[in-house]
Amino acid sequence: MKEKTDLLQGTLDMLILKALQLGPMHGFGISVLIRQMSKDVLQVEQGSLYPALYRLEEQGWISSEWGTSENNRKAKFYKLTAAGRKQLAEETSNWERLSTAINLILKTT
Amino acid sequence: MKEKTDLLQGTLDMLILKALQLGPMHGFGISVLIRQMSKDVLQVEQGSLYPALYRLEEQGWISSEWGTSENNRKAKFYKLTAAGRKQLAEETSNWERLSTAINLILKTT
DNA sequence: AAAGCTTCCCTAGATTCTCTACAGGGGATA
DNA sequence: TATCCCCTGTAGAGAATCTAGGGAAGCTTT
Repeated sequence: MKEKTDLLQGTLDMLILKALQLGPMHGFGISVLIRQMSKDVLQVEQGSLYPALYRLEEQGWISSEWGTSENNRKAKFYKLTAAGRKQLAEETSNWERLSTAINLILKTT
Repeated sequence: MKEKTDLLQGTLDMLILKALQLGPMHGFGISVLIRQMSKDVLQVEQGSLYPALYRLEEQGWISSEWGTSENNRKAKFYKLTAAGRKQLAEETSNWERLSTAINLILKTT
């Protein structure tokens, strides 16, 4: 028996970028926000989140700096770069394209 | 530089099952049909298709028999089993759930 | 009848992505 | 001091798809 994933593969980067579009945020906050915005449907595991953040920063789509969280903990705050905003737009439009195509097929009788 | 995939990961099985819901069909025909139904947006590569068909048959969701294609070639025809119809319903509803959640997030301002 | 194109099936290996399962620091609370 | 929670991170596994092959057999062209 196999478990099902908590996400649709390939959408994590887009979701993170989208969360950061709402404002700078630390990693842990991003995962909470994604869960809340999706009404508990989407759950980003920590083992997915942090490597993804690293990847996104490597690509230059987000930048980070250490700060202090609302709960007075050390936290790394991320924000979108200009390239990140562009990337978000691109990934969003690609998502629209693909999900529309899938729905087209699912609705065929 | 990385290529983008031709599909959203995790949706191939569902698309194949959906295609077979329209009637029995051979593998090659399934890939052509998926491309057509999606208006050339989704492209199933052969190296993805045949292993997927094997997987689906292993799971008991489809069954196959050799026959002759419209073009007089030897071809393996697949059709949905009862379990396959159930699986299709399940995967479809999971897709709805996840894609709805993603769209919810993308529309947040 | 030879050569080449098309249809159809299949496999191996690489890659990419996410998950599970860890580990650890440090503030808050009792 | 003990314990809980917040927050960051890493290693290794597993699943899914892609690239890049190979091969058989019918049809078409020459």
